[in-house]
Amino acid sequence: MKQLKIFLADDHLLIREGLKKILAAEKEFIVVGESGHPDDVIDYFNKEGADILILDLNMPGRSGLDVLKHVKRIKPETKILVLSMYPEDQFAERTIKAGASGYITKESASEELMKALHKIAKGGNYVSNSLAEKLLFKKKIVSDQKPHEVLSDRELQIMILLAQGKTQVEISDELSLSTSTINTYRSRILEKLNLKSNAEIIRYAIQNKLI
Amino acid sequence: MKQLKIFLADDHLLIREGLKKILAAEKEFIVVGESGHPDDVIDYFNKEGADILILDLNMPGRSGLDVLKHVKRIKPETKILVLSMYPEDQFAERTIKAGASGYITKESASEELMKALHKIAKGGNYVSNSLAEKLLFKKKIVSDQKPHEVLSDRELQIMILLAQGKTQVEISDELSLSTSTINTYRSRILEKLNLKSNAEIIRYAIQNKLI
DNA sequence: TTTCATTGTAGTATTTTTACGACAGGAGAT
DNA sequence: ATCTCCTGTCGTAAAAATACTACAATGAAA
Repeated sequence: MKQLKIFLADDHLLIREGLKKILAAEKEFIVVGESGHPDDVIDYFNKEGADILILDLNMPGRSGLDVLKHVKRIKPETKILVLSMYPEDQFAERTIKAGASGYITKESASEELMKALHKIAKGGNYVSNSLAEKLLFKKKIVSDQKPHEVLSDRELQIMILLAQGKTQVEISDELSLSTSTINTYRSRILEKLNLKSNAEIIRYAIQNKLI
Repeated sequence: MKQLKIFLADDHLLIREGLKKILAAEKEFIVVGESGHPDDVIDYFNKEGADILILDLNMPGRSGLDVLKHVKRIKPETKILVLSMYPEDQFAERTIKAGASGYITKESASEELMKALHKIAKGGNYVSNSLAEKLLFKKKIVSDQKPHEVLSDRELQIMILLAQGKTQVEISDELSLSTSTINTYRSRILEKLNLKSNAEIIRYAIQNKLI
């Protein structure tokens, strides 16, 4: 049987090690690389590539979503399983739209991880039942859309960084953008969400469990 | 050799499973229980108890710190190793004060986890080198009073206004003081509470129900 | 009683943030 | 095809925040 090459992207070493041990139980999977840095992930996929990328969304700097899109662009055949800390509904939809094959949270059991992996290995998609329900339900009831869902990906990314208390300068460095650019995103976020200051951004983010 | 009973408290199942696999490598340790819910942890220690509690601070509801104190009260002989997502030295200090025997982050390697476990199993304490340094440089804060209780009245007043998102200019107008004055209070607040930005002030204030 | 930390207050010099305007590329609508 | 909105990007000028330094009054400690 051909082994499937898996790359682990998660910024917590302890978690990567745990995942490796879990994956080691099945001979079908072999971990060929791992890293906690977005850039490493991109580097690796530029050069080597793997069958499956297990990707944590919460890496520092460049957002997980960015990495996802990048990998999908340079190696479209890569299957990506997103592993997030956040309760499903916040990000799941965006990641699926961006090309992920599956989305599970760190609250999942390892059986669920395996199920998801097997499914996407065969070319399928995997989302938890509860998430699937929510997504279906949402199509119909547009009304209870959270305000921040109208933000573009970039805007949401900036919003979260701002909410974490990063300064514009830090963010612009991290993303290699001009501070003006960050500032423009900020303005748009304030406008779209009808907020007035970073303080309100933080409170909004805390209330909506974005951070 | 007597095995040491370990209880795992972390709200991410996947992480608990990873930890179990890692711990399984050493016969000295045996995982006797696990849970992602603070209340379960407390229940367990009310009834059974274990030698070591590996505790994630970021559990939902009742804070990890709460759990820590509770367990220490009902079973003071329990050794507690705190496993946090946050690099924040802020938390570290409080957890140690609250009775934890060690503090490591999820960025640690599993070797570090083992080192920490062995050390505290023998009755020692473990903090990472970098953290130890930081703690040395910091001045002592008295017992278990809330950090913000060391603020002077004026400082607390300013802190609350800042936490509400008021700008220095607004505050100085409101109080008929120079913005410089407000700024000085702010600096002192940051120093006393060991915070670094307004964002942290806001989070601190929300967490401590100051606003 | 001298010393020393704490508090309330402010000025100055830099950095940062902010408001605003600008522009190009893509997607949808007409 | 053309128009228009949205997105991603940036620059500039003005406003605000920040890091320092400073100093007097109070009060506690030695």
